Amino acid sequence: MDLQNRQLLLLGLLRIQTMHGYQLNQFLEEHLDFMTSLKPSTAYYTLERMAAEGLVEAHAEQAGNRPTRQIYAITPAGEIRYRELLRRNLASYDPCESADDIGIAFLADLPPEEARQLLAEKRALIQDRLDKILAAEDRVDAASATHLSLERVKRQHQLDLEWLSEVEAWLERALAQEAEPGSAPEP
Amino acid sequence: MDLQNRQLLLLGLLRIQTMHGYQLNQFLEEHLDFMTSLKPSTAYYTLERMAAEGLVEAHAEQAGNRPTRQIYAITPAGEIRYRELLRRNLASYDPCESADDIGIAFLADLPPEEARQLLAEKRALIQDRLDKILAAEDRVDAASATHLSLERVKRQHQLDLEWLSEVEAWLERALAQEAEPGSAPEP
DNA sequence: CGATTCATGTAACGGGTTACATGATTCG
DNA sequence: CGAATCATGTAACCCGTTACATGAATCG
Repeated sequence: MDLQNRQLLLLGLLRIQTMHGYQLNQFLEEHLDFMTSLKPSTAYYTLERMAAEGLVEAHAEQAGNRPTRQIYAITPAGEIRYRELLRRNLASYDPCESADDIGIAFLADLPPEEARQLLAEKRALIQDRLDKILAAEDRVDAASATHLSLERVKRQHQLDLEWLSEVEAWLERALAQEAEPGSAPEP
Repeated sequence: MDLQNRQLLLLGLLRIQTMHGYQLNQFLEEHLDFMTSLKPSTAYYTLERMAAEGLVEAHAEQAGNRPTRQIYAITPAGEIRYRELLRRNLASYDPCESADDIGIAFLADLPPEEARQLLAEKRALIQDRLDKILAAEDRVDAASATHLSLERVKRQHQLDLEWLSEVEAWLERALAQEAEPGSAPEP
């Protein structure tokens, strides 16, 4: 995720409610883990940057004897920036290329039996994530826009599983053809 | 795309045929444009690195009065590395998060009418890419593993289009509700 | 003749991740 | 009491992209 979308995300969350960095990171990990991989350090850094740009305002707060924390609030300039970033995001399309494509393109370079086992591992990983997404789905208001995003991610995983089945079918055919000479062709 | 997958990709191509950098870049742009966004400079750099590691061997060649070019060939060490990388790739899953999800999650923050227009732009971009992918599909041997990768990318785009339709439907509902007070809820 | 293609690089930049540091606090 | 949580940062590092440079060759 690039700087712009990190800013969009953080501004969007701060628009709902002022928060401190830790709180934001918690929220990200709890509710948006499957949509973004924004790391705590990066979030803190982005918040500082935005504070320097005047997009957010920080004010220190002490709760009991806990470490001082910076409460961030979006500024009017931040609101404007937020709109800009949101418009840009909605009007664009990021193709989001998968590393999986590269491996599969060279699938014929491994013995089919070995390939099958490796793909089984991949399948398990996808299934695992999908299960977590399905669980998360229950915790999101079905009428909210966030639900739409989650829905996309869910379908993405379902698609990958379906597609993987076809890859496996392709492998089966390759395995069957192994009996007779003449192996699978290349790019 | 990270270093490992770049290496996997380049090694896989060099395994088929020895090539010079420019030739590789041409091939990438012509045949694998939709699957990877490996830039020329990065490809050259990766090749040098792999040469230093002994994964590939370069030897200079002069064709006519053209600039000298480095022909790269995969080495036995490279073959071993290739297998490793391929295994790792096949057994793993990279979730490939989309920036689109972030924007959509905040969809309710824009006037529905404006959002609709922006999403129309997004749709056009996806459709455009899909058309190019469909055209590219005809040029790929349907029995090859590369075809499987392309198939995934194609479905990815189709999914995004379908999903976008649902987002639009959601917007229509929001627009309809605009008449009566009570706006769309937030994450 | 001017523009594009061939073919390779380099230098600089910003960007993001990892790993680590800190220090108090609450929980088991 | 030791471990995890709260809360924030920093420093180092690699990494990838952009932009630019070069210089001959061919195409229109």
